Amino acid sequence: MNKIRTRFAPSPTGFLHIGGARTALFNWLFARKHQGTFVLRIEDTDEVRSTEDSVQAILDSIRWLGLNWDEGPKDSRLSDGPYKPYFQMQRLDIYKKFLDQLMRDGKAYRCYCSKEDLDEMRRLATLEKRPPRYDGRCRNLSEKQKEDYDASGKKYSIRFKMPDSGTTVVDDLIRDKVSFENNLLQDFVIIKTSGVPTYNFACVIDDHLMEISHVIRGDEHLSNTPSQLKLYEALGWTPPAFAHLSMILGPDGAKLSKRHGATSVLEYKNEGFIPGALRNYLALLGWATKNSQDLFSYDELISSFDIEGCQKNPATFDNVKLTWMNGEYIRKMPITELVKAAEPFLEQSGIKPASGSPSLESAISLEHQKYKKLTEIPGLINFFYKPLELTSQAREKSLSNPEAPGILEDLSVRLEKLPEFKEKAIEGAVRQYAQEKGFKAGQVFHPLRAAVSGRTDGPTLFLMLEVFGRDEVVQRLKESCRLLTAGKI
RNA sequence: GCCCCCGUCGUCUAACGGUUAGGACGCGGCCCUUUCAAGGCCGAAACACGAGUUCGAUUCUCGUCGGGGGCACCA
Repeated sequence: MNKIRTRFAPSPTGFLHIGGARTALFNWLFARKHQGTFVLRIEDTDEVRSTEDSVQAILDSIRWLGLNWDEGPKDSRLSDGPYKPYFQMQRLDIYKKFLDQLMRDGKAYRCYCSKEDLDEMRRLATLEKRPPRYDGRCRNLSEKQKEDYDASGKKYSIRFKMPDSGTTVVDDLIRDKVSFENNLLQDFVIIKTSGVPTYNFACVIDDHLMEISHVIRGDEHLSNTPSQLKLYEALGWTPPAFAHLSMILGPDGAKLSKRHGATSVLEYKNEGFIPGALRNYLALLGWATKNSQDLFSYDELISSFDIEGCQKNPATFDNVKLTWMNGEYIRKMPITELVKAAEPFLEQSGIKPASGSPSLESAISLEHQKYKKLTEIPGLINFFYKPLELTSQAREKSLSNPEAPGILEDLSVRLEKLPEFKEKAIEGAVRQYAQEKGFKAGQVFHPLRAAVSGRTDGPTLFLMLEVFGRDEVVQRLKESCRLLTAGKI
């Protein structure tokens, strides 16, 4: 059996977006599943729009998602392990070689048409309701004409000679056989006047040279495939297997784009999503198992993935489900890992435990089951790390009872004297107090929570008090009590 | 305009001629509970439409409608 080799080939003209990430993920999963090789190739042949920032953003995104690639140009292995990706602009001499071959075989030709010529051609075609397609006027220029053009310094591009008749069938792993009429295909440009190859040309050469066995890519490339197939044929190569993934749509059914909110992978990182959760969710966009499983462990996802489960119809991106899934992942994280993941977000909101204040670990673990995104953590634990501040809800709902000051006063005395300041002991003391005074549990619990945390919601009460520590609890009870009796609340 | 793809709950999807059309998110209810969550149970919610083929169509064929993609010296 031939070795499975896949690739992700983004063009560095912007950030890595959700659709690209999904394509990368599927290629990565397929390679991993079959113990194959996953290649990263930067298609930077758009000299105008490619940027170094985009390259960096794409690499950062892919690394963050954990989609490590296995190979790079010779001697490109960095000292710390990973390879550099392939860059097409560093392979121009390679493309040149195959261009020469096509020219020699008479399968490609120089085209001296200017941009204006082509625009005019398109304009007329549209006007006459013909397909806007290059008419092949430079196909059979005489040597004399070429010499004249060259002498006048006219620039040329190189076009590939497309057969005029017949059909080309794309045998797609997801869509089965899709056929295209050759006469609708055009003599497409393979080398721009700048001498740089176009996508369709460089892509074919690289996929062949890199021995890519499966080209898994977005649906938008399906219509490029017949042209590429003709190139494989002209070069005498066997094409790889193709699998065209359905698109990812926004909530309104249009192609997912910026106006639908976050589309860049790095934005999701900044919004507090976990790489594993995003991988898991993305995998479900256009792929499913026979039993519609939706939560997968790292290994499970790899072993379950297959092309057969890939969907033909487009999928709508659902932030709500992603968020739920992220919560699932957070809940499964060991607490130390969670604290580490939350660090950048805590730092951002200025949470830094002082000596004597609860550890981040104990504070965060109190509501481990509540976080759906890492960004929510600071807001849910910050009351441990800042001076007491009563929300209006706390004031109106939990502390408005005229009995409240007395209760808080009594509790501060009792808790101060409590031999062991642990969850169970605290609960015992508080319940006992309520019973002695003839209060219902809630009548005591609610003011207690509000007086100490300042809020009406929050972690389980007595564990929260334990985490706060006796001194802080007593002090806060007294403070609240003072505020209440002074009528400041 | 031309070419191509697609069409199951609101969303992601299972089903591969015969099912009470299943699961998940979300939504509603109940339970648990000191709050908010989490968890458990229950519920509402879909085969785009029309012709065929067939004893029988969500499933196969054709058409209609609807959505998407492509038609660059961008990838």
